[in-house]
Amino acid sequence: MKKGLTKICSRFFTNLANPTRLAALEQLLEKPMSVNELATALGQEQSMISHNLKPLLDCNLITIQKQGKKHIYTVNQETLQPIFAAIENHAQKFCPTGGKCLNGEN
Amino acid sequence: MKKGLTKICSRFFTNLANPTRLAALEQLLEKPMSVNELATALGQEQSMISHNLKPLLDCNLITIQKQGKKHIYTVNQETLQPIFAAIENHAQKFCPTGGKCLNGEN
DNA sequence: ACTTCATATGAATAATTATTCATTTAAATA
DNA sequence: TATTTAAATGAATAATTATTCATATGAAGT
Repeated sequence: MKKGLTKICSRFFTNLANPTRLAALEQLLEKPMSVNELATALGQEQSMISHNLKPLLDCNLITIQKQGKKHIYTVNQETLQPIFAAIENHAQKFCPTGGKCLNGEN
Repeated sequence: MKKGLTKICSRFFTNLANPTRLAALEQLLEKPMSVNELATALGQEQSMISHNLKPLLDCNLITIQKQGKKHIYTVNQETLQPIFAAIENHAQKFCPTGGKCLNGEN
C-alpha cells in the first residue's frame, strides 16, 4: 500500500461499509437500473436510495446516465469486481465458518 | 459478486472504514509489531490501538503471535494487498484529482 | 404554462461507531 | 508471591453516519 493512501481508503471504505449501499451495488451488478427500480427491488424508499447512491457516485463507484427523467446507474466493475473477489476469497479461506467476523448481526 | 455476500462485505468494509485502523494496517505492512510499538508509531493511546486491532483480528485481517508479554500483529497481505491495489488503481484512473471523493476532510 | 413523473435535497432524529479513561488480566521476573 | 510490563476490557461520552419525511428541482408531455 502506498503511503498516504489512508485518507482516500478511509472515504472509499466508508462508502462501501453500509448494507443499503452494498445491496444497491449487488442489485446494480445484475443490471444497471434507475432509482425507482432500485427502490422497488430493495423495498426501500426512493429518497433513501438517492441519499445512498450519492456517495457512491461521488466516489465513482457507480456512474450515472440520464435518460430523460430517468437516471440509470451502473456499477464501476473495474474497481469493484476485484475487491469483491478478494473478499470472497478471504471469506472462504480465512473465515470459512463466518466466525467472529459475522457474529452478531448487521 | 456472489449473492448474499452483502452481509460479510458490510462487516468487512466497516472494519476497514476507519482512519486509525487504516493507519495501523499501513504501519503493520511495513513490519509486524506489538501494540505499544504501534501506539508509539501512530502517536495514539495503547487502549485505542487495542480497541481498534480487535475487529481487524476478529475478521482475520491481521494475525496475532504472542511472544511472552508482547503480542505481535501481522497484516493479512493475501487479502489486503489486492484490495489496496484496486483502490490505488481506482484513485489514479477514476479520481485523478481527488474530486468529491476527497472533498471535505476525514 | 400546467401537470405528472423521476430524482434530489434538507433538516431533524435515530442509530451506530469511536474515543477516552479507569480497570483488569496475564506473562515474566525479582 | 509481589512487582513490573504489555495488552485487553468495560463503561461513559463524544462524534459520525443513517434514516425519515417533507419539500424542491427538473424533464416530458398536455
